[in-house]
Amino acid sequence: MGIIERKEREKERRKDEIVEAARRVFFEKGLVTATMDEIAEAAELSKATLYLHFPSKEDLYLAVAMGGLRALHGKFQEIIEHEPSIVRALHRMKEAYMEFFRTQRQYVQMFSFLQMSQFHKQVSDHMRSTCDSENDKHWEAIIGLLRRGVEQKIIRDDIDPTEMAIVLWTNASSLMLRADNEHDMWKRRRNIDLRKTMETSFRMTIDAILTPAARLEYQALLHAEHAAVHQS
Amino acid sequence: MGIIERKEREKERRKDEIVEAARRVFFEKGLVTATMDEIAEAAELSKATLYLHFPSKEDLYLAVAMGGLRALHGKFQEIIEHEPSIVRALHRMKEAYMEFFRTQRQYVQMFSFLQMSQFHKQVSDHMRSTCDSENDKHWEAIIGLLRRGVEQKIIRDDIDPTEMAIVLWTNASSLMLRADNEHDMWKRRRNIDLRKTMETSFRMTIDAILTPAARLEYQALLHAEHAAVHQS
Amino acid sequence: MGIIERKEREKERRKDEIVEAARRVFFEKGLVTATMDEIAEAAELSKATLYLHFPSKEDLYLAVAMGGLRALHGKFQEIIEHEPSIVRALHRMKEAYMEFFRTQRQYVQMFSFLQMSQFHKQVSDHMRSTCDSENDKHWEAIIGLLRRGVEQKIIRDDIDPTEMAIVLWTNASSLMLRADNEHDMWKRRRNIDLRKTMETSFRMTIDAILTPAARLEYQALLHAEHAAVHQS
Amino acid sequence: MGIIERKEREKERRKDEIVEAARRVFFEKGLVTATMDEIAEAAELSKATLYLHFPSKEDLYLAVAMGGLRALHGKFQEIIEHEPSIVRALHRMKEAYMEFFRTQRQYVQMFSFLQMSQFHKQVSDHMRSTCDSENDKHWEAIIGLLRRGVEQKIIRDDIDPTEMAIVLWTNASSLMLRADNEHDMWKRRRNIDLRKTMETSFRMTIDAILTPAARLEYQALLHAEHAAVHQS
DNA sequence: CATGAATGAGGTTTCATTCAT
DNA sequence: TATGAATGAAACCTCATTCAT
Repeated sequence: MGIIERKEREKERRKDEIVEAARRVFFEKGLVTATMDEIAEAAELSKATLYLHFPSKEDLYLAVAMGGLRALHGKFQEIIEHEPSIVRALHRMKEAYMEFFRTQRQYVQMFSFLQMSQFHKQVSDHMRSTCDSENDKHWEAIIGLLRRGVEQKIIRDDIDPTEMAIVLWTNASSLMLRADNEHDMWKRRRNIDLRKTMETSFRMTIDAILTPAARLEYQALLHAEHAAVHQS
Repeated sequence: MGIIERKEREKERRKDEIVEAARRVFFEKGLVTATMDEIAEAAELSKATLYLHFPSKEDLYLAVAMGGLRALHGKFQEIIEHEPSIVRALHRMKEAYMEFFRTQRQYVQMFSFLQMSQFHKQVSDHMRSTCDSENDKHWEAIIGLLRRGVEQKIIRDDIDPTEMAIVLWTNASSLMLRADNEHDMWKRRRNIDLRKTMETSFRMTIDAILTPAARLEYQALLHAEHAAVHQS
Repeated sequence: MGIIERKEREKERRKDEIVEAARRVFFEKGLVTATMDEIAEAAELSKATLYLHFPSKEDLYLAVAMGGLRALHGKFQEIIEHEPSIVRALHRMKEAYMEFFRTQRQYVQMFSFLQMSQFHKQVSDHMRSTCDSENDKHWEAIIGLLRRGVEQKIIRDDIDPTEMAIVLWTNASSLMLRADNEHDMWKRRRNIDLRKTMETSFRMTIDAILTPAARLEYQALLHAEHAAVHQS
Repeated sequence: MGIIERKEREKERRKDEIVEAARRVFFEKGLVTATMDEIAEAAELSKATLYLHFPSKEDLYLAVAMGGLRALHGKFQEIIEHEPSIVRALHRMKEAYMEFFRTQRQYVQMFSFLQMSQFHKQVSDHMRSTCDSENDKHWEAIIGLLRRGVEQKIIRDDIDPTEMAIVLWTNASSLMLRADNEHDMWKRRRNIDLRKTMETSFRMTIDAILTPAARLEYQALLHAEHAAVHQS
């Protein structure tokens, strides 16, 4: 009995090793340019072994992306569960996302691939459904937070929380993607720091969904933080 | 001399024919799935001939995308030039973008590819710079509009107009992309109509950049329009 | 000591089980198309276990073929040993071969593989020599029969009995192979029943090796049998 | 118009070059052991180019075999058309086949593959039908010859000429195959020269299909030839 | 210019065979 | 002995791109 479990665990570990090797290659080369040969070499395995665990390059890509997604969602989850203040929770989620962008920005590119329908068609049903349920959990958490916010009169009640969640997440993600791709270009051409623009965008969107009272709380929070940063 | 010009014109026509054929194929299949063979067949030319006019598949894809971009920008330009009211201009631009989405939504996918740095690396310098300057004109127009808005106290002055433009355009485009890809999924799973969410997002973003006074004007406009629609 | 013997017997039994499973798969799919996975599944064993007992797919194939060969040779042996009349023996051997073809025709394909030198190169020395000695016994028996026939003036004496044996067996086997492969084609295209052609071929070859006197005996035998068949 | 024809011819030439390269490789290694890479290298072409002209390794193999078949059939055709004496024609065909065996024996292996139904399943419809019609011509020629022989009372009339043709060709081919594979073995073990056995088999089969009168003519022919050989 | 043919590259797939446990 | 996993090899297949005419 224990043997079967151990085997199971080892299989998982092997899969994780492959995903980790694939991550390195995909981060460096992107989906199209990366080859299964490169990934096999990075994993120190044969190409056939990769196909033993993942039915296609796209599936493997999705598995890598899901790793990033889970990491990010994990942080969100933690904040949502432990931060009693909705305003603070939103703020900390922004911080977490920014931190994620700073340290693992390549995932952002990957996330943007995930929603392309073109891409989804090439992925196995199993992976797609795994991915879908993961996403679902994520949306549920954010929507839940916003619903609580509405109840607490923190979030405006004239917009459907689900729609709000979509707008919130879409706005944030898309600006990150742009920041990842065009940061240098905007700096060079118009002296714009997209990192700062991301903050601006966040603030605008959060402002837009808060009730007037909560907006004051949010501004106070930003102010306090700003002061704290400048003190250190 | 006239002969050279005629040749030039014919060459342009041939390029346009190729782009039009490529558009049909890319619309149906997407960048990765579409093949040069299919495009050649659609254009009733040989594959090699495509390469006489475009150095790579990506270049051709970009050429198609640029066609859509120019069409959309043309409409924006016209509104910006002829609509004296900033608020009305923003509103009409939203309408134009929504109309564009309704009729040529496949371009939205393409636009999202354009900003991927992975993609840009595979494109010829010439095409890239053409694309960049086209984009530049576009940004200039929007930023110009917002600057005028700041001067007229229509647009809030505490956010850099360039940043605002980026946020505005990025938010709008990203929701369109999501609507293109996930419309059915959201309808099915949570009974969300992403078309409506797009409107919500627009309204939220525009609200967020207007001064309080202008916001009233905007709401009046929406109200009037709403009434007009329900009358007909 | 008894334990070792039991082990030995069990090992043999296991080998036989594998050969039987392999037989089913090879009969259905042929050497090239059949896979070790399929055989392993049919044997309810892992692929690796097959390799504990047989060093290669070809060896296993040969083991299966040898089973058929032994069965057929056994019948021949029995006839040769117990049938005093050479003419009757030849006739009964033909009958036995035809019966074998009717009930286990798939072996005929396998036999034809055996003689391909390409094939032999891929087989273990041990298996090859087992196979060779089996074959040797077979040839020895037929040649012995023919030699006896020569002594009894049943078989013509101007052709070497060994050559005769080769011709006899080769002709018979090759027509069977053709019948196995092309039966339907000949029926369809030229309304030829290769089963009947096999009989024709046998008769021609036997006719060709008998002395004139024996030929009459053979014809009488055929005639008697023909009458018996038509009576029933 | 001439251009199209020239292109056509060049395409044929290229195909022939590939077939010739493949022939060398298949002769050396056999169907299973030979790889498309080796053939590509031998042809000094890329593997992809091979697949441009032949849809599979099996098709290419068949094309090679067909080359040999056509060569052999050509010689038969020539004899059948120009040799007025049926007996002489049969004899010269045997000589031609023996000569073919001496100089291009590897084809014999290939021919034996052709009739395996296993093999045929892996071949394109086009190639299969080309092959079938080639074979048909061949059978038609031999059957025609035998029919003429029956009319001229050279060939016995109590066996269907088609069946006779099958027996004749099958016997001859199968002994050649055995000679190709087992020549050394028989020489070593029983001091049998299969080359001579082939002659024996031919003589037996031809004897078996001739009328008594023709058989005398045939023996005279063999005798004359034997004398001629021993004189030189 | 236009094109048919060629090609290098790499993804996908399948397998016989081997290895570590 | 038995096995799950790994693997090297190669067929198969598709394409973007290039070349020779």
